[in-house]
Amino acid sequence: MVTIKDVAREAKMSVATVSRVLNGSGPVSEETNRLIREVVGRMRYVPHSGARSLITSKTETIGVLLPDLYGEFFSEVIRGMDDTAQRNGYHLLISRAYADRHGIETAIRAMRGRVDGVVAMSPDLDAESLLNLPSTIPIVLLCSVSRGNEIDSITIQNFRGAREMAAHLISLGHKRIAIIKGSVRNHDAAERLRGYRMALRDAGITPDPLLERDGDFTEAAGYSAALQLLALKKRPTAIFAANDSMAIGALSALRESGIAVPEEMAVGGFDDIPLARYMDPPLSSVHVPIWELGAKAVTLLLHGITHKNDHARRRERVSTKLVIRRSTGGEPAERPPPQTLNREKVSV
Amino acid sequence: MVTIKDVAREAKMSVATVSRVLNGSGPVSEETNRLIREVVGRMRYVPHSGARSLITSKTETIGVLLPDLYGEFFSEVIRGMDDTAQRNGYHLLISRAYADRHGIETAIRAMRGRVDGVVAMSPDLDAESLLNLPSTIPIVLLCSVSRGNEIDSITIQNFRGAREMAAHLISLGHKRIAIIKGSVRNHDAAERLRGYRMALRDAGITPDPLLERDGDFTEAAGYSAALQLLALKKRPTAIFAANDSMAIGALSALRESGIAVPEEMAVGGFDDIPLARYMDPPLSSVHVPIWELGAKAVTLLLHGITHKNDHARRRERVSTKLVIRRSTGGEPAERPPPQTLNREKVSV
DNA sequence: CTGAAATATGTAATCGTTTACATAGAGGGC
DNA sequence: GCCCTCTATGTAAACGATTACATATTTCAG
Repeated sequence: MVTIKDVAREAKMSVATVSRVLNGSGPVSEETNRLIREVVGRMRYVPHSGARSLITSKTETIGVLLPDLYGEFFSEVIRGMDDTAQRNGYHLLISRAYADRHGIETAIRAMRGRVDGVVAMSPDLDAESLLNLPSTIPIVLLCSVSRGNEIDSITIQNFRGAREMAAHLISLGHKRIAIIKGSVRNHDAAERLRGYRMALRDAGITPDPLLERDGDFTEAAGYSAALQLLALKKRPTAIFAANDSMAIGALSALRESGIAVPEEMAVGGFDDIPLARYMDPPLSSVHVPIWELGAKAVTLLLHGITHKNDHARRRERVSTKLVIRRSTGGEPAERPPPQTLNREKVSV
Repeated sequence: MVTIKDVAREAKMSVATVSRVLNGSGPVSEETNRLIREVVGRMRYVPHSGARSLITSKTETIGVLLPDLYGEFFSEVIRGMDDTAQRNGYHLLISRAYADRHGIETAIRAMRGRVDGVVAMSPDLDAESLLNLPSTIPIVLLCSVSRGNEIDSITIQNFRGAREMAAHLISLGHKRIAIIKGSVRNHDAAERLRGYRMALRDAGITPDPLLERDGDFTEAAGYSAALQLLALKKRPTAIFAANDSMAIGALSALRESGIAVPEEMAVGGFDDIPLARYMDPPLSSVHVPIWELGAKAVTLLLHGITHKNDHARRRERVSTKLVIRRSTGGEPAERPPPQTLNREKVSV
């Protein structure tokens, strides 16, 4: 591999001069500039970023710690991060880790010397214990908050979104509204449940434990939870699934059971994944701006990096938006439009 | 930040000894071993991997270059890579890049000194020109091949899978079978088209250009292509979409047009994303083992890294499997089972 | 014409590790 | 008692860049 020394030797200059040309630091004559660039091009020299970051103590890389994530959420949040990172000259070092405290700590150690900061997604509820991480590098928590204010965080407006969806169902006249919950110990899931309950109370309805079914965010969970709800003596008239995947599973179960949606059972989801509008019937959902979630996390982190982690901590929140389609019987705001999305999708 | 020197000073030993304890290289007395580990723990010392990789010239990181990818494919291929990488003590440096030659070259340079090898996904057809990359580090091409044998590659059995799906439709008695094509210049798309045509020829059917509609792998494209097909004077009786997203868009269009699936129109997809079985009717598709795709790419790359890029090049291929569900009218092999998938999905 | 300032370049220390080589003491075979 | 081998440790040279400081040359005000 050709190093800066090789270039210097070939150009009959010192390494310092070569470095100055390449970084535009310090003064260089026009002639030297040309000469060195020519040699660099000819020899195909590329600076060794590892060596560079050792002396500058900047890696221009940000670490991303994620739990096991599936589908659209994963790809979109990473897209948001990568777009923002690249725009600022940063790379992404991605690692999946157990969402618990130990897993995250281990992963963060393993990243020492490789990254300038870390975005950690740890929806697990005891992410709170992260607050006393022995870390001097900036950290941003995604989809969870830490007790105290020691760590920057960015979350989804789960509470508000869920409350709106439940309120929407109530406004359509539903009294018995079931919820298919998300994973236990998951922060988003807990907040969505809270929003659902709050909406019921707002309307003077007492939450019925029988109508709160367990789920784990998978289609299969939505499918079986819906069957259980149908088996109840006093069936609900509406189902709010804590995410779209479960809502889709539920739709499938209702279809097989010959239940008409939304006439006999209204169904609402959360996330508004692209597929939601292509369901039968098109699925009402709570839109989550996932790209922004990733983008903001990186922006927040870069801020921390710039200020050497010596900045006022922030807690941001991306806002959700209720999207009404046919599955709740609301007025369809949109139909699958033949609009040409400009996503050049590759395979999938 | 505490360095190895600090540890050495505190333990009243030389840095060499500390290094030896930490790496288990060279002999150390049991007593020294204990002492140093105690100090390391107490001072919370973590080796600086940047510095380490400078001298060892191993970064234990592999670079991943991806085009804009969406949904399940993206998350699953990365999961396959990360699982395999972690099992071998490697990290993933992920970057999205334009799929063309220039974009990939730039991205690869930017990774010099950060990674030991690169997995590049470049489904764009002129990935072929990559073959003379000025690179000395190992590279594995994902979902594309380079002319000549200079680069390892791993691809999907697109041709075989598409041919099987088309043959399946033919076996059900269909004569006029349309295809909704994938993105132009996309390698997977081209191969799937080739497989479709081959199956028709095998059955003595002449491919009809009118039945080959453009698409770009999005739901919206599938939706509008289906509408166009319905508007033909001589409608097809079956549609083969080059991926599931387009098949789902097509299903949606057919539903709105009051066309019964599969009675009036059979529909088949490609990829077999998890949602396929939850569609109405459940979607027949060609299953692609995406996780394996990522896993094998990394395995291949690690092989190249171990052998310092001085190994026989390989072209591997992951095999597809036809999955028949109701949308083609075939015998449903499975129904949405309440099986508890052990994917702890987080939010989505 | 002189000396200060500006410009262009080189020298060498430094970042935090690993590791080849050197050193020193202990053990043991003869 | 000698020499060889082991074991345990230290010294210092890398790795490939950046950069403070030194030096040499040019420019130019007074």
